[in-house]
Amino acid sequence: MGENLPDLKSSLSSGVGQNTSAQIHDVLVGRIQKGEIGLKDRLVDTAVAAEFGVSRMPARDALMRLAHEGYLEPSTKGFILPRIDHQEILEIFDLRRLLEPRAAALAAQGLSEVEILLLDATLKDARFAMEEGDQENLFRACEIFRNGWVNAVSNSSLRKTLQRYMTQVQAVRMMTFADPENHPVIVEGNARLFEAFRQRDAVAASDRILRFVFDGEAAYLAAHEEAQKHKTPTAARNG
Amino acid sequence: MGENLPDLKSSLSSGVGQNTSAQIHDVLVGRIQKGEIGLKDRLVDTAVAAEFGVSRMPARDALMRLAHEGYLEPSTKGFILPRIDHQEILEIFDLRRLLEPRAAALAAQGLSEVEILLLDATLKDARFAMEEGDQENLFRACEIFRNGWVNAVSNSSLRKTLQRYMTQVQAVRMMTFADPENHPVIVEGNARLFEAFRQRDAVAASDRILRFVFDGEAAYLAAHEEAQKHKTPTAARNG
DNA sequence: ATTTCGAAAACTGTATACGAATAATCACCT
DNA sequence: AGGTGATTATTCGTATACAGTTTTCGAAAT
Repeated sequence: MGENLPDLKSSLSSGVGQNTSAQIHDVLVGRIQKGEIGLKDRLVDTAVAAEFGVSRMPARDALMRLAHEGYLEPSTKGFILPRIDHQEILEIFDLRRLLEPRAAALAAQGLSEVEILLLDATLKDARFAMEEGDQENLFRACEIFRNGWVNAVSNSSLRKTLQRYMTQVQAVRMMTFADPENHPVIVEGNARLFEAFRQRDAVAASDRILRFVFDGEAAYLAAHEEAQKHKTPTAARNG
Repeated sequence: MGENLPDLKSSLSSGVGQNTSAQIHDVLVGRIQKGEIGLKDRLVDTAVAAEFGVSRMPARDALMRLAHEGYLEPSTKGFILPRIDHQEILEIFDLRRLLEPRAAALAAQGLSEVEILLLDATLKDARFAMEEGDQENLFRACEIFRNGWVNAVSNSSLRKTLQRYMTQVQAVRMMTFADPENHPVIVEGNARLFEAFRQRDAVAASDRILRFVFDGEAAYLAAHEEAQKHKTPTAARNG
């Protein structure tokens, strides 16, 4: 059939069995997580509907659902990415310190053998991407690694909570990934976490993810400091 | 105009300034929380729309939003109350133990003087309702109390996370509230928590909410055991 | 009496349309 | 030239309509 259409139905063709709203929702989630939606973009139901070749209603449903899930924020004119400020990022690190140690402990007990092998492979991908200086693939590999163990968390409520602010985590990660100096810290942190998973050591997994979150916060703060230093001269003129 | 209509617009007249979807949503939340929706009831958008005298769309929006918030569950025929899985309830108690101690600590530091006074008044309401045997008002007072301190949690990400599974918490609460024997435990638990808030004692608040969650879990497990005991004989004939 | 097949009813998802509210633009006045 | 008011355009909420799907009820046949 018409696989050569721009991306009207082709984007939706992947989600067979779902209704249009859900398919649009999933496509938009993917775009948000991939960073394809700019901070200035305004998602309007009519525009989304036109892009996917459907009426306003499915687009509207998808956007409202995304807003309710925290992926988007309703504004007076269309939906926009929720504003993540410095304070909120620190709050999320706080939340991660509360949740992720337990989550990693559960994952250490819940990961199947094949999942362990997949994590191992993903970790090798990450290491390879780092050595190649391939930042995008490193980012992707880390994302897959994280999704891999989070999906093995047996407490589904906890798992869903982790997944919910994953997008904010991604945003912060993008900042820290920008500095290649952080890459070894990230890869080694994941490697140590993986070792704990492989040995089924829930305690070690708990400790190491906590350490990993602290390291991530330190890296973020350093990046933030650096960004502030560069921004201050231009921002100084405005009282 | 037609203020004498059955309860089409009269139910909605309370929520001035909101759109119809939000008003219907709020009314239905109230009904669910009051237990006016039976486990066998199926909420269909056309019926809801007819009752409120509006078209399907606002009703549909409200129902979908309720479903997404966890108040309802979509089924093949209308929306129904979500069946609360025993496993999931235990998971949520786990999550609460992770999050609420920190949240209570932050609330102890963040509550304003007037908010403290409001909590005090609410606690008195709860105590009065308990003495009167007024289960509905006791339930409401406890809900207001909890909302009161949760709203004072300075970490907004943590606060939103707590609010997100508040509905499941409510469902479990409804089970434990059903046994009047639990009422003193609940009220005293809140009172101890309030004392910590009033004294700005973050450590005590942390400890007491943790104790409170454990007590709640114990009460739930007892109620669950009791329910199972009664259900087993009738279920025995099948399978 | 039970089962099976079919028709009618109900429900969901989507399309289209219309009115109201709000933001943006432009013209006009000072 | 800058501010102010009016007009236009965009967007949202809601209404109505239609098609596809599922369910339920009833009738007929075994």
